[in-house]
Amino acid sequence: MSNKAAKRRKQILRAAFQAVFEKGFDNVTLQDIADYADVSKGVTSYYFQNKEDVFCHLLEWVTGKIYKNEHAAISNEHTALDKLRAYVNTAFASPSDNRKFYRVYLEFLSQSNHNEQFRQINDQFYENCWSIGREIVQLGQKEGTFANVNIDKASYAIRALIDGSLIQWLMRNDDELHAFYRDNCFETISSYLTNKNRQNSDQLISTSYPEEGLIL
Amino acid sequence: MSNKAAKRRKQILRAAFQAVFEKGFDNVTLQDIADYADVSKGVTSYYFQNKEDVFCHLLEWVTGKIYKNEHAAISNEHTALDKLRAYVNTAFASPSDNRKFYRVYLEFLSQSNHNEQFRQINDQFYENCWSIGREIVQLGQKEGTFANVNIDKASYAIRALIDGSLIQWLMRNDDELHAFYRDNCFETISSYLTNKNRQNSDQLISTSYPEEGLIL
Amino acid sequence: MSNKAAKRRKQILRAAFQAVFEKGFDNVTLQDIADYADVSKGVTSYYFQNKEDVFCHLLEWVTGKIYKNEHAAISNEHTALDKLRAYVNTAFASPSDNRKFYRVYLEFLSQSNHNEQFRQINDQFYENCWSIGREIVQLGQKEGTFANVNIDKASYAIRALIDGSLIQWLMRNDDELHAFYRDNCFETISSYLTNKNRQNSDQLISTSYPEEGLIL
Amino acid sequence: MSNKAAKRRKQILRAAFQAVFEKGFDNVTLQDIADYADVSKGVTSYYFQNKEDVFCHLLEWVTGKIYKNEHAAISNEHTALDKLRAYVNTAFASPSDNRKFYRVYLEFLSQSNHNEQFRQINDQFYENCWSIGREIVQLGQKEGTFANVNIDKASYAIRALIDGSLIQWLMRNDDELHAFYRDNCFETISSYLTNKNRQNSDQLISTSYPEEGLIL
DNA sequence: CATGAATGAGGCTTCATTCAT
DNA sequence: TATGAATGAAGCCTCATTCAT
Repeated sequence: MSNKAAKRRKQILRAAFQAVFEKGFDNVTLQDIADYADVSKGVTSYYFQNKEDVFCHLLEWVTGKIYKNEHAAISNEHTALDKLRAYVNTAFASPSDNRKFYRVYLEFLSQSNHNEQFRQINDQFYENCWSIGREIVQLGQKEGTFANVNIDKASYAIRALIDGSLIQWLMRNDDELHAFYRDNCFETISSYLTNKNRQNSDQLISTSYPEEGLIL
Repeated sequence: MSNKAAKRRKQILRAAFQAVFEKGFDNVTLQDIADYADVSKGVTSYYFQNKEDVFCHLLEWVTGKIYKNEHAAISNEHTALDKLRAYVNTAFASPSDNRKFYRVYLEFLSQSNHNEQFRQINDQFYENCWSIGREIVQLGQKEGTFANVNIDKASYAIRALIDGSLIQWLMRNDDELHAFYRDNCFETISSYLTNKNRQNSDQLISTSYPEEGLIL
Repeated sequence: MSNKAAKRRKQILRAAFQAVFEKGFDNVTLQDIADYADVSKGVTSYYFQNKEDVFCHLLEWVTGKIYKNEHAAISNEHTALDKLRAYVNTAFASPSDNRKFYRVYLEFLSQSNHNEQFRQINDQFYENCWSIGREIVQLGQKEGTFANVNIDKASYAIRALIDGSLIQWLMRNDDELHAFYRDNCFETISSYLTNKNRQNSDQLISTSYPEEGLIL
Repeated sequence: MSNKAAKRRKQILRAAFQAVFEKGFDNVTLQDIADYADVSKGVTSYYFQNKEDVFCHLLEWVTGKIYKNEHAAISNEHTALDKLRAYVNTAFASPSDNRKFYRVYLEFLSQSNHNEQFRQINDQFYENCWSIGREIVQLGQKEGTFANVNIDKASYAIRALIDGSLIQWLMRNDDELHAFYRDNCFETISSYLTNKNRQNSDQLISTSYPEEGLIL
């Protein structure tokens, strides 16, 4: 792909991101994207197979960006707690950035349930996020700072709390709460990771679920 | 509204739920809903103002149902930890129920960013969920089981972890992991709530964010 | 038809008239008519074959009413000029009445071009109106008040001017102009009828028209 | 707007005119227009905001055309009576043209009562028509040919009689009567304008109307 | 007689995609 | 490469009509 083509594609992806952010995944038209990119309507079709192709590349690009940013942040720190703090702080970059990313990310998560490609891209993103968590927990345990939790479980929980917190913050639509959620997220994780008095139960209790459709 | 009308509306909401679950919010047509409800095309428009009205009532109904179910579950228990366990277990009702609800719920969360009514209904749902969390934490602190965490913060974090865990579980699309996520969620919360060695920092550090748009 | 049925039909026609007046012919729904008549939706279909049938009877009823009213008015007068004045004054009954009638009448005239039944009903209305004109002109000529114009031509022109004036008045949408148009209409007609210095040319000049579609 | 676009729009307007003429305003579908224009269904929406926008432009175009034609006709004549004759003859262009225009025009007049834009376009058309009448009457009075009637009143009456006559002719649906109506219209107007024995009553008699709804 | 629930046809509109220029 | 005109599929919604109660 020529250099110019790559530039055009990036230009279109940025426009698509902005369009999804402002209008929502299913309300975005190719015309919208063209408008935001300041190009004509045919260009998008020229550089991407179709609309879905645009969104696949968009999801890939944006989750990759998020991961790289978070990864870079923890690389600059040396203790587990500092890395954890850096991880959370970077995940909670700013109200503006978080609103942009999580709005769009939520749209993609919804779509993933009906779109295998989106799901795979998100799987990769999850893997990346978990690897950050694992690195931090591993270091913390080596340091003796953290309790002896299962590393995978901890990394899942860390990302779950980060995502869950930012989604909750997003839905509350109040920028003032951003730092509050960020700090609460960090405190909750660190408190959990440093609790050495846990009654560890790694064994999985086999569960029998009630019949289907009990609730809804 | 007559009894029969109420029944019809419920029938349509169930159909809409199923339709959103299977096809995704924006792919659902009124014809789909009619098909799932086994009625003719015009019926949905007869009982609801328009498509959006259907979805508003659907969101209200389904989140109400979830809340009532969770609320009932903790009412049957008496210690804080039992209530917490009941809360988490009920939130993680079953793979089938969770997949149904969270797929649909994710769609609504996405839409909420562009739909004030959805947002308000979700606000109410959040309030309800937090009230459950508050009740549990308060009891745990009275019992001396839980550490002296800020009750609101804890209730936010509890719901964030539940939602975050179930969303992550949903995206991984592996029913086998359901019990694992459920138990991990419970352990993480209880470990966090029972850690009495925390360095509590309720003060909010004023934060200066970097310029807008640094990352994306 | 039973007395009650006749009453119901009249009730529906009144409602239909009001509905057409307010919403326009093609925007009127059977539900509208039912609402104005304060009956349920099925009633209209019960008393009339279908929507068009309602409108046929409505047109018949309303033009009949207008004619009877005008006919009665001139019967009370004895000189040609008094009759003419009465005719015009009754045709220009009041801003409110004229607005109601001519709005609805215009709708019917439009429809008549695509609806043979409407056309026939209007033909009858025209006949009735012309007969009034003829009666007045005949008397005026017997009195010596009016010039020796062709009676048919005069009666056509009289009605054309009345309708043309009231339509123009209606379109200008200014009640203040009502008396002005009424008086202007009367003066124009009487001036025309009393002009005895005309160069009468009853012979019809055969006309050759340009090819079709020259203008539009 | 490019030249080609303007051509396309004109093409669509012609098609819309034909469609309204044949099917009536409210029976015309965008598909009809597309069919008459021999283009695909989406084209009309491409060149006009929506259906109403098409009709607004259509009304503007067609009334403008009629006015220009009439205005050109009287410019070629030099005496008041010749101009008047030209005015009437041009207004009564031909059975075919008149049927086309007045059918469509009637539809628009009906709609105007529920559509402010149509009303405004017709207001402009009226102004234009009246200006023709005023020019003729003014000249006739300067010449001494016409009586000393109020110029505005005369110009209103002239157009009212032209429109009223052509509507009556249209409703009678008999092309043979066209020349008859045309000549009767001219004779009536000229007879009225040349009657110098009128009892002029420019003063407006204040009128008290009966209560509302007496008749209908 | 009267009601109003239910049906399903049909119109307006939006928009992804194609393709001639 | 880039444009934007053109196509036509598809969805929402309205509503005349039917019919069981």
